[in-house]
Amino acid sequence: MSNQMTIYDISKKAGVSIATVSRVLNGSANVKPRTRKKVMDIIEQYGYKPNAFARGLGLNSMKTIGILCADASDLYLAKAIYYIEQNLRENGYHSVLCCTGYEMESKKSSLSLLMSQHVDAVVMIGSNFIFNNNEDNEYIRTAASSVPIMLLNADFDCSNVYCTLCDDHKATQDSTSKLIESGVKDILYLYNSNSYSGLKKLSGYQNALLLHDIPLRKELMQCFKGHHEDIDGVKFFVENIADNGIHFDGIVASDDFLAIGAMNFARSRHIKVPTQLQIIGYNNSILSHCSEPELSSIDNRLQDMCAQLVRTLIGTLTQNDMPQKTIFSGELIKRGSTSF
Amino acid sequence: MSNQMTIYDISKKAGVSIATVSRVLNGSANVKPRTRKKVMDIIEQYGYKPNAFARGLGLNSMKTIGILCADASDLYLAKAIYYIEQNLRENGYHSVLCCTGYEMESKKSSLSLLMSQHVDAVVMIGSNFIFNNNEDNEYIRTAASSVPIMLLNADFDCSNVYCTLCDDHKATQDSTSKLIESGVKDILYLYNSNSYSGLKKLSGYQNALLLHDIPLRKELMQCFKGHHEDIDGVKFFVENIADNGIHFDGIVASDDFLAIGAMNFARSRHIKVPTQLQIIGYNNSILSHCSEPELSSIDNRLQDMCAQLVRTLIGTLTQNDMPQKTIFSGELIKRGSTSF
DNA sequence: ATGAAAGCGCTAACAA
DNA sequence: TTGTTAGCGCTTTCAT
Repeated sequence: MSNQMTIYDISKKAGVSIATVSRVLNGSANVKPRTRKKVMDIIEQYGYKPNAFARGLGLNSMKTIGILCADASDLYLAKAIYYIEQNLRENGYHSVLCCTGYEMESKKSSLSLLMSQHVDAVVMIGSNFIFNNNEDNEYIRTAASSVPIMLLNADFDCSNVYCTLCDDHKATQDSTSKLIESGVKDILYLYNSNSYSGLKKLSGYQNALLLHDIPLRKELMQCFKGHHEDIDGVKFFVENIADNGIHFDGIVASDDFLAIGAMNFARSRHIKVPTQLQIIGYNNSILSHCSEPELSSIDNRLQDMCAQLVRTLIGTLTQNDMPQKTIFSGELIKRGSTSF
Repeated sequence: MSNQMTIYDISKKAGVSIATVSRVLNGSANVKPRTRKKVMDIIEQYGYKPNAFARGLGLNSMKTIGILCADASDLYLAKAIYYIEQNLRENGYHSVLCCTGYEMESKKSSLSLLMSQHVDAVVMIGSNFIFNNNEDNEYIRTAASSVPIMLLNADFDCSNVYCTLCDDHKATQDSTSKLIESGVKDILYLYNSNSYSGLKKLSGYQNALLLHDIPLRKELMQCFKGHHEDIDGVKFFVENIADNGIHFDGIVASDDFLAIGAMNFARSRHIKVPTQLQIIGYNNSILSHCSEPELSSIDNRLQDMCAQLVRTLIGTLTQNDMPQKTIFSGELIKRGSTSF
């Protein structure tokens, strides 16, 4: 019953007009304290809650943010969702989640679905929402013309689009360099995505080699195309590389699950980590704790990024001018799989 | 601009009334095909999208389901969210996600937050939303009086509350029994939660022992109180148990991360798995693939449960009578950490 | 400081 | 088959 109360009921019980009730509801200054108290008392007594739809209609907002991500069950993306939702809720916003999968059409239709729900803004988690063919990114520009778009881990120039990212290029380059300087010569680079940040990591690896006068070798840059949970598949993949006579004494991976797969390869071949083979993962996820030795992994400060992203979002929503790009630097968390 | 169009604009351009536009929008049968086409053309031409708020106001629904879970970054919960959101979207529903954390007050306030958003139903993921003190569950009964509540992995008797769960008791009992029958005598049970399903698993373990005339020993039932990512903490925890002179040659864990921690304990102590120590995890998560040997783990059919949950939900929302309880049986996925 | 009343864009009952 | 119109519950001018 408390649920069904309207502003009219409250106004009647309180002996005021609906406008006055609305005012106390919205914290308007123009209400006599006595009146305010009277109304508040009735509201509490009956547990009245304003109807969110009607309010949405009037204000054209239900304080709701759309969150787009390819796959909420991915370790990294799941964390991002968690942090972002939390920060949003602390700021009084709800989160509508939409998992798009990895296909382009599905991403586009998911975004327009969210737009038709009149979300106040959209957060896109992961660089795979930006396509290499720039025409394919029109769907973002279109959406950005009506609400702010926040990108996590992606870089995209467009007004009303705000990017929060980690300098994956530099982080990968620095870590690879350290590996080289510790005496490793043949570094296998394992990756699984050609997204923006995927390419950035790759070029970081390449740059490190070039800086140390080590020629790039195609056979040392291998792309695993399986599912992000198929650790066993990664193990076979690496075994296969080794069986093709390709030698490596160091591995840099663009994701922890690749690194763990490599770790299992090493164990099955009785290759000692880190003495005979050093391995570096990416994301500093729970996976980096489950191997023995534990995995050195690049942390890209996800929690900080998410907090900053929401801060920027709230800023733009409240009319402040906000920087369009915020860049964090990642850092290598050293554990037992490296020896420097 | 296409965004700002209203049903009035469309009706004018099409030379019909708003009612007719509304009818074609909602697929009413009572529209002459010619008229329908005329209206559709205008709608497409201008890219008109009905205002979700106004529609919500009229229908008292925005086709939105609230999803409550303690922590979206938990491996298991993240998967559940993923599956449920997907199934909901396929049925034309949006998902509002709310991560509550593990405190009671926060759970209660999160639920009322969702209710005030007028969600059409609420999905609660995880048995930790049911409290042992039954009075504390009043918040669910209250909510259930206005919308259907769907519980995943929890058991709660209340009208308009629907439960989809796995028989964790039986699954744990069966797996423990197999372990016993393979010759293991001292089985350590590792758990980390006293939630409904946590207790069910524990009693499954206990039952298996009793069935085999093995006395229960308190020191063999150990509750780890750390964070669900603290695999290292688990390792120390188990080391500590062993150092206290407690002998065990088998471990059943209520979650894979506990089992992996135990696995790392074994490696650090040079205890051979599975010859000297057999280990069984729970959830069949990605963690069960990252150890060497791989972890045997109980699969509780999350994907099936989520699909069924949504099916039931859609059923209740469309006025069909639906069963209040659906129970799946889990099964042990055998891998290298057991030898039967 | 307060009230009256005009929307907001849509649905659905009722008329035609 | 189509149109008219009365809500849905709230916000927000505009008077008072």
